[in-house]
Amino acid sequence: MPPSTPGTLAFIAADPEGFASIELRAADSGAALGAAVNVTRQEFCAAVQQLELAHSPRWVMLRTSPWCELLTAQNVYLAKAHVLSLAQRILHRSPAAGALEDYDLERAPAPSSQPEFQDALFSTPASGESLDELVAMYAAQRAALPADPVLRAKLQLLLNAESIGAVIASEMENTGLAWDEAAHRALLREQLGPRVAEHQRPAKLAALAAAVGAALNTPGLNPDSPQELLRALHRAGFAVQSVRAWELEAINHPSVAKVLEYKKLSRLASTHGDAWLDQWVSNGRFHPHYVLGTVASGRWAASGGGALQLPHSIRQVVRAPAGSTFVVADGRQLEPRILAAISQDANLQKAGAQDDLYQWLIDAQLVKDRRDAKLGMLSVIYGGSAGGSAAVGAALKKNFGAAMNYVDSAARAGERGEGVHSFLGRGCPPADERWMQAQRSTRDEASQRAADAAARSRGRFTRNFVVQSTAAEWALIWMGHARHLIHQAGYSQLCRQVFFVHDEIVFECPVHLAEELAGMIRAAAALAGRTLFGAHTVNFPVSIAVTANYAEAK
DNA sequence: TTCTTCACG
DNA sequence: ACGTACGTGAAGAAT
Repeated sequence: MPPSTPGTLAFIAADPEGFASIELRAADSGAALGAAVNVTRQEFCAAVQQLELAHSPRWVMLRTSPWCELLTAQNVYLAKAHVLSLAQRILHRSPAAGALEDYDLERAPAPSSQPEFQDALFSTPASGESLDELVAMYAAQRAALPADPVLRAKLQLLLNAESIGAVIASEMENTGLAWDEAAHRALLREQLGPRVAEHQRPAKLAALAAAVGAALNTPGLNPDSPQELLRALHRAGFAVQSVRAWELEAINHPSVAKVLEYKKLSRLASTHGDAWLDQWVSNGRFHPHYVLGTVASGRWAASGGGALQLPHSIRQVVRAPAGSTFVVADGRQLEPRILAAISQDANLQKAGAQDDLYQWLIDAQLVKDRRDAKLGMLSVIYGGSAGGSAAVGAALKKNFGAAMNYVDSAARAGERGEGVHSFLGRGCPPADERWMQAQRSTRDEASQRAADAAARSRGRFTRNFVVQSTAAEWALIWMGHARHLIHQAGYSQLCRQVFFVHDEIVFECPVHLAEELAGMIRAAAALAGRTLFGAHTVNFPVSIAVTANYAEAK
């Protein structure tokens, strides 16, 4: 990500008469640099392109839509952005930021991303998106930034990273993820049988349902009904608490195996069946919709198509077109490294200097194997103490005292109803009214217990928040740096980011550029660590797989 | 509308 | 000393 220098701002607002109004302003004084330019939809991309080349301004917009999808389609690259709606949410919740007038973002409903509605949309001028309103909102946001130079720089970095993240999300939505629809249909035919009408059971699934009914002596059983299935299992002599797969897996019996087989196939049919393909895959590409600014920790969500829960079993149909390949990169052991950086725990930082943090824990004889290393770290970061993870966690707690104190004090703050924040200053949501009420009503033992449980629950949330939210910031900055390096190398059109899941990025590029791209991704990861934590940060290695088939990564 | 289950990190 | 694994979205059943 380029450093934020006082330069030029370019506001993009809706023009009620035509399409868009663009106005340049000086970033330091806020003074307008010439009159606003009104452009038609046809002129828009060329106008933005020309200003980008001449000034490389920070593009200020209420939200990326509808601007970025048009720009992406025309391959117009924006280096810097400030997305007001996202900045508003961050500033509103950040403990470092000053008071900010509540701006009613619902006044200007988000334009539909459905292409068929866009023409209708563009003929109706959007309200609440005038240049004046955007300029005022931007000024208010600047005024809300803290005076302290360190806090200010951090929050500014977060706003820039979040904004460029939104641009990347828009680019990914437009590009889509290469999806072999024919292979997917073939897989459905093989496992489910011929296609049937929606909400009907395909032949092989129906046969399996009947087999489950027969095995449990309950003809006509609907295995999709947890109640029916649980009763049938009990009658057949299986003393299970629920019908959850992990509980059934403990039982070694052919009847139960049939149930598990049904569950697996039923899931494929309902979540990634023919209807899913019809709705989400077009022209060989899966186009999910990424949602920023809703998850408290700053992680992204996706609505539609369940993009962030893509099962490993279906990834075999994610295939790069001929001549292209995927470069799949993920931040190795990201959360423990983040914890080492934010807690300044010397011992954990020593572990974090290694490319394989878990191996270091094994070599130091703190844990016996990788599974325990991972389990122990999760226990520390999530606040777990149940079962086996407690013992493993205890070994780590002894050796990483400063890291433990860091997450423990975050947990204590949460239990007291206080807020915590990420490294860059993203604040966690305040304790809600019901929670506060529960803390006060402790007259009898039962309500006291309930209040304590709620407090501990919130403590686990804030304990995790400080790590997860900072990890999300690292990932955002990693992506931003990668995009910038790719652009600098002149590969923006050739190497495209096509997928993102929390700590993993998938790029698609021509086969001959894969190694070079991998180098840029590694460099971006190292830069992200330094951007966040300075020159003496822990190591942030990434593991990279080059493959034309997503299922073969990892 | 809420609950249960299961997919992902 | 004690106690609790964190965060999401989607589908279908249950209410």
